[in-house]
Amino acid sequence: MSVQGSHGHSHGKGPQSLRLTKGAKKVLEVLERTDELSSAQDIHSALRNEEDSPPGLTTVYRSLESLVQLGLVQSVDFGDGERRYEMVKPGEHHHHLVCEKCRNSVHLDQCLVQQLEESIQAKYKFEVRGHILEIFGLCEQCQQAMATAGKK
Amino acid sequence: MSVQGSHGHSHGKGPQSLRLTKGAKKVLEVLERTDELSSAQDIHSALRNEEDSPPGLTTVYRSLESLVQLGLVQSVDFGDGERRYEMVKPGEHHHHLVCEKCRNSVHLDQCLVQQLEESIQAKYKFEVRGHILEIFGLCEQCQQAMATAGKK
DNA sequence: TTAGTAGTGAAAACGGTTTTCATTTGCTGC
DNA sequence: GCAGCAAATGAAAACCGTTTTCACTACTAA
Ligand SMILES: [Mn+2]
Ligand SMILES: [Mn+2]
Ligand SMILES: [Zn+2]
Ligand SMILES: [Zn+2]
Repeated sequence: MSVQGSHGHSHGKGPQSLRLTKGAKKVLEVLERTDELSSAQDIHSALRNEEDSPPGLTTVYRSLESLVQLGLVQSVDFGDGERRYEMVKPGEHHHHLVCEKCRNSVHLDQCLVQQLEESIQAKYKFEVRGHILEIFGLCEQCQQAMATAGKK
Repeated sequence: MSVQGSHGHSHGKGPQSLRLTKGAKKVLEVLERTDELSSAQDIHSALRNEEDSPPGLTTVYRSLESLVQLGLVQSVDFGDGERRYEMVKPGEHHHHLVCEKCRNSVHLDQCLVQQLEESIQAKYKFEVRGHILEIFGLCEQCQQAMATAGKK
């Protein structure tokens, strides 16, 4: 659970439908065929380039909301104000190593926080329900590139 | 990280001066006297309530930027679109357990990621430079409150 | 004083996201 | 087929934290 609702300021409103609407299916299709993280707008413009009557941006957002609730998609927060999405194994989640230079990211295979939940629960009596964790730095290639060129 | 002297030239754009300007000092004062995380606007309105000529919101943002660069303040991202700030021991940082109900947060005393850096570096050849980590859930009080009342 | 530089703030711009609301779709039972 | 209804949709507007712009003020050095 890469937690936490959308862009803050909206307490109102209830969830979305938890069905795969027509729009949601199209959104899912886009996510199905990329390993990369995609923003809502990425998805929207991908659809505009291939569908004859693509869903509007609003529908993309709504679809993503349901897909996340269904556990088919996770939303990832790099703290840059743009939320990104990707398919996950149903109900699972993972975190990333994000290269600050080339912006590629490694999908970690296990959650580093889950293993800590127990001890957090024990030590702080805190019931963990979700978390944000993303790690930034330089991938191997970029380290080398910067070593040969002048540091940056 | 470019440092800079009292009167420098380096401009470029982005970063701010790394001096404690008048405005930055006021911002720091506000942060000094609370354990809570404060948003830029929190700080701004605190200053408006006590200063006769308080710094503008723009200056608050700029001050926070320098204070963060100086390592005196950390910015914390809960993924809700509003960045929060708090004083830290110079150069250090920490993470939080954030109660989703009462919104209070526990300041963790050690960083869970730093201890993993070495193994990440070894396994992925990834040079860790930073990370986001915040944990959400229910604090002890809120767990009890919800146990007595109807679940939520 | 006189430059030149750094700091400031009001207002406007920005940009991702959410709301609004009128319209369209997809059903249900006739 | 045809009402009648609820869910889904999308264009446009609103939202809101943050950043940019730009004119102005306060310092500082000579
Ligand atoms: Mn991933
Ligand atoms: Mn803290
Ligand atoms: Zn995790
Ligand atoms: Zn840390």
